[in-house]
Amino acid sequence: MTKPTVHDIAREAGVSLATVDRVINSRDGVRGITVDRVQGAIRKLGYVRDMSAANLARSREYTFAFVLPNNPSQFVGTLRAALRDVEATQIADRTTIQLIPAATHDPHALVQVLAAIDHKRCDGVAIMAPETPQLRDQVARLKAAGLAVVALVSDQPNSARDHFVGINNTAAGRTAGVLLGRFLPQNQGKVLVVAASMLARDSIERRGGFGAVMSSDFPGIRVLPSVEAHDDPDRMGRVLRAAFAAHPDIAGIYALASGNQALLKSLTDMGHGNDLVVIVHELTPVTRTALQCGQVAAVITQDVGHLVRSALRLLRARTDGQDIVPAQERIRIEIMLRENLP
Amino acid sequence: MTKPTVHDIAREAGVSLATVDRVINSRDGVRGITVDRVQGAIRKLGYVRDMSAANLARSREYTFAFVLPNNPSQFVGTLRAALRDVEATQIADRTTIQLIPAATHDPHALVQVLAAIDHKRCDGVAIMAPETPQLRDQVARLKAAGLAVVALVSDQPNSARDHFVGINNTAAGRTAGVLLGRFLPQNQGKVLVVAASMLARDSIERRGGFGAVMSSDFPGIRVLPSVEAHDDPDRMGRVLRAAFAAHPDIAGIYALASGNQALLKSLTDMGHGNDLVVIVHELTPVTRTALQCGQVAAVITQDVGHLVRSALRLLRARTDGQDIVPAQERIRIEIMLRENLP
DNA sequence: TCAAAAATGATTTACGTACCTCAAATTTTA
DNA sequence: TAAAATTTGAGGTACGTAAATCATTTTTGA
Repeated sequence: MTKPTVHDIAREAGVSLATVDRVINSRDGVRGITVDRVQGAIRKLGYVRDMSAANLARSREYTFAFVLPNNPSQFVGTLRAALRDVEATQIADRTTIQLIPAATHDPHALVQVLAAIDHKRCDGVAIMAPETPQLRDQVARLKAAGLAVVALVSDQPNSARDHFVGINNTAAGRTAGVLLGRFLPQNQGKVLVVAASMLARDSIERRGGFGAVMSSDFPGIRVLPSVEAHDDPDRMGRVLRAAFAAHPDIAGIYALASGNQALLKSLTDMGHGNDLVVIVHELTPVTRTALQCGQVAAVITQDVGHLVRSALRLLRARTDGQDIVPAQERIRIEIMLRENLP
Repeated sequence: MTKPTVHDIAREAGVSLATVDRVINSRDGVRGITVDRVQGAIRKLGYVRDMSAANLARSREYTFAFVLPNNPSQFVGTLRAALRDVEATQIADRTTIQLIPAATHDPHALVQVLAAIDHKRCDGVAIMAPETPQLRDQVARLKAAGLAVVALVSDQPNSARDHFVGINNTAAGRTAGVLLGRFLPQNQGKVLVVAASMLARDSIERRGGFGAVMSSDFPGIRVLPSVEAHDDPDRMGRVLRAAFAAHPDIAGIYALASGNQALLKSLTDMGHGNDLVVIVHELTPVTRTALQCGQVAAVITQDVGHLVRSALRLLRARTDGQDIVPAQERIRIEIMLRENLP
């Protein structure tokens, strides 16, 4: 009744342990007829390879680098925390994680950081950065050097990256749109879209999804031209004041990406407490507090734990040449209200 | 640069391998001062035990039973599917899962099923069933026999169960309430609450949270007395027709638990397409379709994959006498709209 | 201070798989 | 049919830890 081992397979198939090993690890030097016999025994006994024992015997060590923005964004902070957490889990078994902060908005600096990665020691890289021609070329070089590469949070679809790990940002924008539209009294009013910068692909896609839903489902809502603050708190205050001066009747705000701290502080300073319907992205200490006190109506977020675990699984599968379960790697778009905060 | 092993710890601490083993596995027969020295070496070298090697050496096998309702509920179906999926994962490494269908609504039958579990062979049980005095006593007997016991989906707080794996159902009811309230035009109208039966603890708690939010945040909404269908499709049609006859102006529906298929079919039959704001629980093929076609506005759900993985982690930790990371075991209340369907 | 008790060391086997070497058997080719 | 090539067998070591035995050292108590 105990689980069958390679020994059982060998006995059942009437071959030696070495031959079973050759078949299981698809080494050559085995006749087709013998391969069939062994695989028949494997099926008959319901053998499943003990992966922990296999990895132990292989004593394979993985090293992956995570290149994250070096700015003080709280979202990146939660990502870093998730990476630290996962190091204690069995997910990160036999893998070491290198956390590399980089000026991801500066293509030149980013390329330098990526070029400095030791191809001998590192098996793969996860990159969270906006797509640029320079990055695209560098990703191609990393791939050529045999590294696995995944894009994190923001996709680089035109690069040679192996996978994208993150949410469908168009759908996330649509989700924000539906919520904002339905939360606005009478489903109408003016809505301001606030962006850190419209360069990153995720912001563009969110804006697209949001706009599409607004124009198709909410004719009574007027989406004002997006304002950008470039992660500058002072600038955030100025553009907001200008927007409210031009449109005192703004009823809702959709913040596309980071910079929520400055946004929320400016709103408070301007005397806007809970009279606006505000929807932001990414659950962080700041947005959580704002959600709890009612200043923010909803937070669209992604589980950073899932992000890093999925990235690790994909990087490992790629370096081992194994295939993946796509359904397992789909990151969910989560909607957080005050009532369902974890 | 390679990861430290027990040998490195022994050398660093100037003790033998046996002593390191005694400290790591907290066996007795080691002086306090020596324990400190070994633990100092562990900290200094940053040693983390290789759990796969440890489990391999221990050759420990876990057997856990999952007792689930035997009714044809789609939610239970997704749970079963999640259990099958997890068997292929490293989460279920060295553990065999016994799936036991039972008439969980019949205390007598349920107790018989639980009593039939072989205490020698089984290390723990996950139970999804309403709380009854009979079940409470049987849980106590299981605990006395040394089994780990967790309550799944619906809690049994007055029993001796070790943990509850599932969402905070009061919070889930609150979440449903806020969404329904904000989605209703002008935040007002009549709302019908539909339950399979008000016996299960999860239904009661959801109803409580829902009602609390309604009375505190939405004075314009009138919550009609709950109707029960007891998982009977015909009865569902009858109670719905009666409710709509008495209140033709019902604007929203909140379905507390299972029986969504009958509910949605009855609504369609009565000519109610997308004119109502309908909020239901648990993402299943039926509710997914209803969400996609707009018949349902939102689905409050929990990730069944997380449920079973958490249950397995908790059962294993309990049988090993290890402690857990409570934050990791908190199941999230997920809000699904058409736009963020996975 | 000596015997008893407690602590520690040294060593071994085991877990299930990977991977290596070398010899032997079998098949294929000339 | 002999030589060459291929396939298979047998056996070993290794991975990092658990767990056991037994010998030896250190500590404790009277």
